[in-house]
Amino acid sequence: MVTTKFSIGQLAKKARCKVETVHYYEKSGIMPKPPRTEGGHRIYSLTHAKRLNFIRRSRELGFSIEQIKKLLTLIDEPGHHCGEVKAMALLQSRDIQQKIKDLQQLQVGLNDMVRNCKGADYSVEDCPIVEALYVDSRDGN
Amino acid sequence: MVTTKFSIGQLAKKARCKVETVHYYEKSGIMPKPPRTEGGHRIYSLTHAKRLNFIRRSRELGFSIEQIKKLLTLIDEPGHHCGEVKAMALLQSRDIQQKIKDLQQLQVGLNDMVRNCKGADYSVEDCPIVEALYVDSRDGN
DNA sequence: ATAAAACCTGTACTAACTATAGGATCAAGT
DNA sequence: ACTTGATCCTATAGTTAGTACAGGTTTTAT
Repeated sequence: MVTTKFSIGQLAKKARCKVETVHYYEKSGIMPKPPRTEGGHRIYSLTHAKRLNFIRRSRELGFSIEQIKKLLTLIDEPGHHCGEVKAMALLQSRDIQQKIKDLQQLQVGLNDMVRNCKGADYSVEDCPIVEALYVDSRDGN
Repeated sequence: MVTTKFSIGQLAKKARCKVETVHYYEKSGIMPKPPRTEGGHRIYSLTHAKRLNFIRRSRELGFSIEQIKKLLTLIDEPGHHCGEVKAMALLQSRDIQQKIKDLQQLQVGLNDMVRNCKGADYSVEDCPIVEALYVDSRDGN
């Protein structure tokens, strides 16, 4: 049986992140403190690689470090159920849906402004975009 | 003629932000240093209120402080053209469009995971969401 | 053996605020 | 005029998820 070992640099490369990021995850408590060489260098194994993959993929999907911490607890501790994980994923999905909506609202606002602007050589004083920015969208002042 | 004066608290309230935020904008250089009372309290006028409105509205629309700094330069300095403002607004719009796309991608990923999960009382070890998170989306490992 | 590459720790930086501490000033009521 | 409570002042630290050093040690390759 081959127990593959990695240096932190190799591990980071596999996960497409930086060495400092792995340090950061260790400090954050989502990556365990691995064994060390005589000289103090970290030694990682496949378990670590899998865990780092999990973290990176979760980050890509927009989970925060704190959320990942919870997800990993669900995984690490025995007796947890799939439903708990699903619930977190659903919350996350809703959260992202809301962000999308918010951004689409921004888009509408910006595009309206841009549409009304002739651009060209008008002075900034007469720019409808600048006008629009001075006005508070929520009240009549 | 009535030259209305505000305390920083009143100004902040009008713009629906906190006093500390106004301090921060002053330090950032996008709000000017206003005159002070004998005792050192800041005194604002309508011009400041308008400028703060501009900043808050721009922030709502996703402009960064640096971008707002540029916008305000275009306004403050004479001789600038509407087209420059329009160009920035367009860039910003494209940026937001990209963010929306990215988030929609996340949504797809998350929803796929959630759909495959029966939830309920399955152990976490058999959870397809957890499985999916362990796998790197970009390679065949 | 030597030199280059990778690693170590610790600190500081990023963005856009928010929060706190400890003290000064202001406005209103008596 | 005096007191009190609200507001204000400055300065500093914390937030998120890393990134970027500096200065030194260890490992690896020649």
